[in-house]
Amino acid sequence: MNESFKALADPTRRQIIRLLREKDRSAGEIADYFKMSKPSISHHLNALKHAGLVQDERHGQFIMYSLNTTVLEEVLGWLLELTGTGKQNEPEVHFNKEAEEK
Amino acid sequence: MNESFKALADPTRRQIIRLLREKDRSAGEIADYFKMSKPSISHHLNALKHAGLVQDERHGQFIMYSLNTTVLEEVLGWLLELTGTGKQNEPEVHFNKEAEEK
DNA sequence: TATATATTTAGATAATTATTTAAATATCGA
DNA sequence: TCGATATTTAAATAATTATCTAAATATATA
Repeated sequence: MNESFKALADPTRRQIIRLLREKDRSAGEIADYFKMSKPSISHHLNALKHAGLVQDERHGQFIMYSLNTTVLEEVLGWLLELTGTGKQNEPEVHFNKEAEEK
Repeated sequence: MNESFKALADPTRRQIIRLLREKDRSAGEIADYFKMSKPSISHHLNALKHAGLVQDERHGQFIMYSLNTTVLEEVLGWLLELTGTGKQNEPEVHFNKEAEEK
């Protein structure tokens, strides 16, 4: 969850996500949309993959990336819980100084 | 928008948001929930404020913080656009190498 | 098999962000 | 007005992240 939020915190990575929403694309095809070097894009793709936001699969020479909307929906869920209709003063948040977010 | 995502990328700041969802709280009250120093919490509160996610208002000695759900809903909107039902291959994303995210 | 293409990994550096202690500012209440 | 409380700002440092070039790996194809 923390990884997802961190991955979404970068504008390049958010643009990559939008590109992948349209269709699956190879690493090089993605890189062509940016002025950044290919290794940098590779690094961003890795961050997205590590967060579970995208998946990759080799097809011959190419490595195709695709979006994993499941994780995006988890993030969405977290936000909905906050803005969420109704439950305005309902579910108490309980954590102590040691507590970590799941 | 970028500021919002960056603000949400930190677990301490997300916990602060959850605390403020319950009710408005003073800076000190918020700081008591964490083992971090007060200046650090002040810094995080500033990041949230800068992103427009929270507002502050002085009440005598205390400075009360409250949640601004409007900005959270904008973030929510961004995510909904991606996971969004229906419009699967509809709105083309068009940006060039110079383009900045609004 | 040698060469070209696609992509990642390594290593270095620059930039950003988080954190702390100490000091400054503001308000309250005796 | 003075001392206590609440909070922020400043300055320094540590930790993390982003970026680049060069090198390594994997696959395709002539």
